[in-house]
Amino acid sequence: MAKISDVAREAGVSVATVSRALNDHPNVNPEYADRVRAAAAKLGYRPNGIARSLRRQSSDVIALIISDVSNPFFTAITRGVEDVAQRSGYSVLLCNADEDSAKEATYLRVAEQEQVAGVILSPHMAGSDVSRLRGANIPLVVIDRPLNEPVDSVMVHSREGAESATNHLLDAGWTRPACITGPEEAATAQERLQGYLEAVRQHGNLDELFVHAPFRQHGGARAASELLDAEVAPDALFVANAQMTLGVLDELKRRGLRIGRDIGIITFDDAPWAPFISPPMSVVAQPAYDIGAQAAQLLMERIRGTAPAERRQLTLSTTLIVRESSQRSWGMR
Amino acid sequence: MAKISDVAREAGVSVATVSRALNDHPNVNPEYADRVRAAAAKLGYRPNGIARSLRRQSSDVIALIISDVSNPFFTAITRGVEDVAQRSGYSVLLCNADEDSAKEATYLRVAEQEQVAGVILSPHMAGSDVSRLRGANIPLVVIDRPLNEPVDSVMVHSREGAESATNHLLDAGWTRPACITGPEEAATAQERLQGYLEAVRQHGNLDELFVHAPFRQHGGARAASELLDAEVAPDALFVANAQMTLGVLDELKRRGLRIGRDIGIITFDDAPWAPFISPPMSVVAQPAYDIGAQAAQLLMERIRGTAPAERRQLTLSTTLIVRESSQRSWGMR
DNA sequence: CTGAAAGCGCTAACAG
DNA sequence: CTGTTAGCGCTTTCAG
Repeated sequence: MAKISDVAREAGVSVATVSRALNDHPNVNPEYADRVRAAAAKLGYRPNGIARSLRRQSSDVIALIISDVSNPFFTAITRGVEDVAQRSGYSVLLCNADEDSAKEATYLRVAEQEQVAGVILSPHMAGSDVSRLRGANIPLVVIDRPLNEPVDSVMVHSREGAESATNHLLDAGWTRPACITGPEEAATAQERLQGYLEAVRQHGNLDELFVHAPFRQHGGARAASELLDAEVAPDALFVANAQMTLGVLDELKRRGLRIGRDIGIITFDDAPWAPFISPPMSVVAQPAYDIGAQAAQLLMERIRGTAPAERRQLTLSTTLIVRESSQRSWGMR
Repeated sequence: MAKISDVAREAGVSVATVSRALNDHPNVNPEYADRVRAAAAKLGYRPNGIARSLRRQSSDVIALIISDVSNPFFTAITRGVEDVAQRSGYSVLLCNADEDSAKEATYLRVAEQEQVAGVILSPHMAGSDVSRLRGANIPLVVIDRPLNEPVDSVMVHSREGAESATNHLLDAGWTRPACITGPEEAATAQERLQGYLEAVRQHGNLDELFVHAPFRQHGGARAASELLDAEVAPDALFVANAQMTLGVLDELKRRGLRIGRDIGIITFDDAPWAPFISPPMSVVAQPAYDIGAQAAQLLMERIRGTAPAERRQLTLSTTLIVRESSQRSWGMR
């Protein structure tokens, strides 16, 4: 690999001039600059990012650490992050924490050791340890799930979304809605459960039916199974994410339960497949792309130092999309 | 951030000894080693990965550059890669080339500049330029789509899969199968089309109906629309990936065409939602997790230098999973 | 077995 | 405006 000194020799100037020319510094003789560029092109020179980062104490990549790469919600966020980061000249390195604190810690360490310019994280737990990032002075913005400490963040009004979903189920005529939510340590799981509980309580004398499970397909299947086996089984389900819903669908199918007749269902997240299952799935859509875009925007401002000192917390709203899975087909009973 | 010299001072030894102790070098006084570890822990020392990489001329992260992060096929591959990389002590940085040669080139450059230990790439085109990687001596293994030059690779028998899918459609009684495939520059698109064509030709006097479109939801929708608007419309569809299929479903719905009655359909890739749409989708499943795991395995061997000199090309097989979308419901016509 | 010292490739003072 | 030079933090000869 050609290095900067090779280019300097080829162009007949000093390494400093090469560095300045290639980094578009204001005061450099245009003729030299041309010679440098020509020499660099001829040798196929590429700056060594490692050396540059070591010297500058920062790089032009950011890390996006998400909870689950196979969840469409997070990949939609990814696109939002990428679009704005790219526009600012940053590359984004995606890290899949896989709903696992240990992996998350590993990637946080990698981010620190690789001196990324900033990180966007959906923390596995509110207690996730980001102290090293602070220590290394790496800007952080948190998405989807809150952290115990003050930090820039982009969240969504999960509780409200859950409440409106549950109310919608009740309005549609279902009488025993249950909630399948994520693990207890996940704040989003708690909020969505809270939304459900509030709706149910406001309605008066309704059982509070809910179960916690991993935010995964198998989690949804297990939870549905548990609920359906109970003495007082629900006649409608509010599911806290799309991955779980796939598992729920599996379980419903296994039991021969017909959605819209035997059971109603509505889920968080407007997965790409939601309109195409049978019957089409009603959902509480999160503005995933925007979450990513806004988070990246905040991060860019922090990196550039143009952000105000105080922490900024954005909270975006969900939108209820009623399709058919949550409707009750009276005539067909 | 504490640096190695701080630890050295704290432990009362030289930086060289700290380095050796922390990197488990064979010959270091156990007592010193303990003191070093204690000092490191006390100061919360973390080695600076950048500096280490600069000196060692390599790091312990690998880059996985995929074509589309929102395609479940690629996220499944990701899990395979992560599992084996992690087992070998490597972290994987995921890069979303987004079916875009420019973005791919950017990430290839980042990989080079960041001196990753190796890269796994699903090339956007056979002509993707990986010469800089070679120049920088960074091992590469290619997945899903071939490259013009010789390189370690893990592919799948796309042509055979496509052929069996098309034959299955024909066996099921459909008489005018068409193929919706990816863009012409994508080798996988070509292979799947070839498989379709072969099946159709073997069958004798059948029209060859196909259209190229982007490997995306909107691409599938557009292609379906085009095919369905033709004078000789198909009565069955073989679609080259799951993303496109979502678009096809959309278009079919818009036109009120009933799958299994008005039209048959089978797709590449066993997306998580495939069993749950109506009717359940027949698919040609690719061993995505294995592709990732095998590729990572090859890469690890190259990185360690334990791989044989010659290039290794693995080609995995698909499996046909017949559900209902490809079956013809005679009785219901 | 340990320490001193030489860089890895680059950028940023600083001096000219 | 340009060149010389001192590091960024770490690993690894090379002496001792």
